[in-house]
Amino acid sequence: MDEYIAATKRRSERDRMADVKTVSGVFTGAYGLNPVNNEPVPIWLADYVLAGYGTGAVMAVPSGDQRDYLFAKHFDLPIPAISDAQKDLDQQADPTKEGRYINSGIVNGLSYKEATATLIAYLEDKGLGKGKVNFRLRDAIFGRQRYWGEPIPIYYKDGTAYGVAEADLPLVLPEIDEYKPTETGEPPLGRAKDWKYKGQYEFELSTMPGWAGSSWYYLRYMDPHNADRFVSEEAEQYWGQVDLYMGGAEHATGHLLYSRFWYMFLKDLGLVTHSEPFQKLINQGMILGVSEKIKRGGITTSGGTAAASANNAHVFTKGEYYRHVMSNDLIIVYTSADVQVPIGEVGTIASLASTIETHVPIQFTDNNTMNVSQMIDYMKWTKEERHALFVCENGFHQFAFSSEDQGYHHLNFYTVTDHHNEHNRTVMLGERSSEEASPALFKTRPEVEKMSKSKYNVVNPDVLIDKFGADALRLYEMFLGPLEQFKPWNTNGISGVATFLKKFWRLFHPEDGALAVTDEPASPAELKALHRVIQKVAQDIEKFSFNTSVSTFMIAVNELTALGTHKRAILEPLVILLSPFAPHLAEELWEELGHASGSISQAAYPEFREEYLVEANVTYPVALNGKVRDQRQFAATATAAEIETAILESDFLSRFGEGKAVKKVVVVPGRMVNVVV
RNA sequence: GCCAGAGUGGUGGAAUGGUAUACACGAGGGACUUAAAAUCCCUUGCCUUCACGGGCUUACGGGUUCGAGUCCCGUCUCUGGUACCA
Repeated sequence: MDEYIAATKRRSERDRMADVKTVSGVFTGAYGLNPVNNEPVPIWLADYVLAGYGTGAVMAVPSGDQRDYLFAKHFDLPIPAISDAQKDLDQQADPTKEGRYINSGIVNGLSYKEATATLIAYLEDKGLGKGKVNFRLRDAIFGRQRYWGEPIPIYYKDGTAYGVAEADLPLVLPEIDEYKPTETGEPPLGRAKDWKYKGQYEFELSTMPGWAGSSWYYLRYMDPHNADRFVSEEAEQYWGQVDLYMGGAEHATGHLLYSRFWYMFLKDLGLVTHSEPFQKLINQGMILGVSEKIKRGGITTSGGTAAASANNAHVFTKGEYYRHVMSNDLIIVYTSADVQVPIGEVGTIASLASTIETHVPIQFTDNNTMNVSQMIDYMKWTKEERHALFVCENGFHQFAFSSEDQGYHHLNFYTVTDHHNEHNRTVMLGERSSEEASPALFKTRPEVEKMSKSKYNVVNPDVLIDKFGADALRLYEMFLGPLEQFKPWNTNGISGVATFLKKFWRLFHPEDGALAVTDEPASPAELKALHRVIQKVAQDIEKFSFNTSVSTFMIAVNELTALGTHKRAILEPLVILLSPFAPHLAEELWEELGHASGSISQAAYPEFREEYLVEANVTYPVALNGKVRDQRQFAATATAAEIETAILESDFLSRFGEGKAVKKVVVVPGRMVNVVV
């Protein structure tokens, strides 16, 4: 044992983690007693168990853990199955948590979860142990090697760190001459002159990260001028929790986590009173980019031995009276995303070159395709200055690079007519296409990824704002879908909301651009359209369901356009409703409507009046056994019994009833009717 | 593995247990125009039928219910979080 320990000590933890093949260990000669069934368990020393795991002896489960398995095999220890779902135990360990326990005493027949609970209860019952949940904070390095950030109140005395005395807090950032590291590589705080604790001890030179301060600042907002405490008890009681915390994915795991941690710490100190800092959390989704990818490879057409000639291939193009070998050493071959490339198979395009996938900047593509001029733009951008082939389904485009004018020239499209082997090289024969031969589309492969400069899929909002306006962009972001979902950006769709805004504008300015809003009283149909919006938008805002609000506005504007509405009684409330969604447009219209002073954001919110939505008649879908067969109109005031009678007396049963006896009629007033036969 | 969330047309998506596919994009057809832009109209889940119509469809399989995208059980897949966890 001593020998083994000495040998193991010589190896670092890193060595032992990396070395998974060598199994070593030694039996101590001792046994532990299993507290549940009192069976003796042999105790071994092994070096694959790392000190960081657990605090005492570590149980081995050779059938469930591969390291334990190898260990047991090596020393010929028993490998009992513990679950009826384990498979191939003669080959390897099976860590499944499925199935029911076997060979396991009191937990036999139980699932993993049941067994856990049973064992904890048993051990607690016998006074042998206690159940405990361990919480863990995410590992994070708290110190930052930069200037801006709260200095960490730690000083060093004889190489040991001490906390600054409470009376000496707060520690204030010292002035420095430049916000850069020192020449010796210390953080910027190392530049501060005479910055020492009590004039003699070095301070910690890193500062706190951004979320140190931002993990509690919301509390300070409750009582910003209080010089005695970060927030008074009264202010804390008055404001309570933050109503809504909205942040992205990074915030959720970083900032939010620390905010909660710090809040609970403050609660333990008795300084705040709620269990959580935030009442509601919304994790807004990220808008993703759509990248465009193509396959790219290179081939050589000349150049000595087969081995030196990359990928062992040649390209020839064949004209009517001649054979043309492209003369450049290297040709770049781009392959359309829809062309299959089984690498290495002789006689296919693929055998020309092994390919990699590469991003094409999205501005060189259009609906996942590239045309000839976009191909040229792309090649100018890559600056490879080589001849190039763009292979699509029925052939390939040939481009020549001219070093004279540094330009790319589209020579021809070649229909692929043949592939064969020639001098041990794969040869692709192309026929110069006739005028009317149409090349297949050169496709790019779209893929949804994070927007990133390196993926060339970034959509710049400035460009969209220039083209469609800030309101359209804002509205479209809302319209894309639920706030919390990740979704790909698709610029095409923005035209829909832009059209909607134009239509909205035209309700106010129908003909020649002049405001033409009338003071006529509104019709019932117009009032209904308006009040449906008031009701729906109010409900949607409560649910943060902005996409459905935008739809509701679209429906209303389509209806009002059809009705030819230009009435103030409808449009003025409508523009107030729209103002949080399209603020610029709304402010503009508000002013035009005669509210020269004051913002629309101060206007009274329109009041919902149910009575405008009430209809005299309701059209009921009438279903037979749940399947809708007909529509029938009834007065809105009709009772369920009246409707049932009317349906049974009508021709509904003779038309759809298939001669069967009626078992039941379900009438949901205002909704639908279901006849059960 | 565990925890959480999701799966509906070509696409983004809608739907208090009550007419699934609203709204929008895209696509197709048409009007206006010398032309384009802009605008407007029609069609557009799938299968079947000349048509009228009929059948099918919310990842898959069951269940509850007069009625299920929605509730319950199981399966699969995807996404995120987490763990070299014995």
